Amino acid sequence: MPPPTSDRRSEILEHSKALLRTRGFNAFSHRDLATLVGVKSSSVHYYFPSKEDIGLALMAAYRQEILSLLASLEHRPVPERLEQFASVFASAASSGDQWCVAGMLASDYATLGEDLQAELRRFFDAVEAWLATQAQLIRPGLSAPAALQLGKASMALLEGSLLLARCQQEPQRVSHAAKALKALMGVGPFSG
Amino acid sequence: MPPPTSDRRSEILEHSKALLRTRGFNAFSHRDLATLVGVKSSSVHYYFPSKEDIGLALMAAYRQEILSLLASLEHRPVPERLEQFASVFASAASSGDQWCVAGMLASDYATLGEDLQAELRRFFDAVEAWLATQAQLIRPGLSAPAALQLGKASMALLEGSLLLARCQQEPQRVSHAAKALKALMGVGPFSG
DNA sequence: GTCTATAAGTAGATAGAC
DNA sequence: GTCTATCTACTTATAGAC
Repeated sequence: MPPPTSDRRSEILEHSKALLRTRGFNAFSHRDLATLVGVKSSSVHYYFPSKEDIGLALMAAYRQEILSLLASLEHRPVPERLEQFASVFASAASSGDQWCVAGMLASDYATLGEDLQAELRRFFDAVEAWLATQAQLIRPGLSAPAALQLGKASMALLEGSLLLARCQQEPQRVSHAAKALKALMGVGPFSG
Repeated sequence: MPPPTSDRRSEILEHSKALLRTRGFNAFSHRDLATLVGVKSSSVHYYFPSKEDIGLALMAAYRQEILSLLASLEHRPVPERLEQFASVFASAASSGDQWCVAGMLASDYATLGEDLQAELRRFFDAVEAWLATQAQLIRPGLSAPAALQLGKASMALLEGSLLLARCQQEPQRVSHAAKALKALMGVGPFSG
């Protein structure tokens, strides 16, 4: 296994993240990364033997990043938690031409290896469970299945908004979606 | 220009559509298509000189298909229109491993040529405008900008649901999203 | 009009140099 | 431990055969 804290490795990962988020998993190569950091493409294979390894490393870091954020919101009021969560997507949209790591990988789902597919599913399961919990805190009468559906719809709304914000060059779509998210969560006859 | 009504051309387009929807624009090639229809990859270049041409043909057909559907709903009640529209996405999800043409191309946006990017934007503009019109029919007091925001959020919800339905292997997500769509459209304090 | 031979460049990966 | 020479297969595209 390559050194987990190598500077070069981190540098490659950073570039991988940017390329994944702008172009997609199937539209960048070891060669692109090699050019960016100034080595030969085969050097990149030392740090990441297969392309799947790059995807797995990116997802592991992203999962850590997002779940840490959610954990850090524990002592905030629920509406603020949702705002903070949505702001992660809003800041991704503000970068102009980037989607989020998980959303982009989800779009490339059919071309990923089994391990990466499983990691991606686990990520969405965790985030949607968290959203379901927030929904139940807002509306205590909500059944667990209904809350989970609400969590899934919320995630879909945010991912879709970021996708279209990028395509339509309207970063503000994501913050508008955050408002729609609260509308979905807080009110209306949403029945499981 | 190649013959617009060639059988071979249509056959290639059909396979292109399926490959685009499952794998994405950057994960299939003229070669894949050639194998599927039983010719050499260079033959496919006769019908579609560049890959961008395949994307443009797919979008043109898809745009036609969806806008025709929307037009055909003119004499139906508004809630039924929304159901019919959502059912397009639901049937895409039921195919198991496919996203929709426009959603997938949106995910590959940064790698597309300018013409295809423009075509994609025009498509979403048209559909979202239609959704905004439906929103104003349901809620006559809604301002035009607020209605448009609602249309954009609705589209985001459906695209995101289909993306995640595919990834999480839960086709029913899209029909659940259709319910959430009506909740968004029909009720709640959604303010621009 | 339809299709193929051919080619320049790229993707992903291996074996091995330093 | 770090990196490169090298390889096979693939991608896109052109020129030209039938």
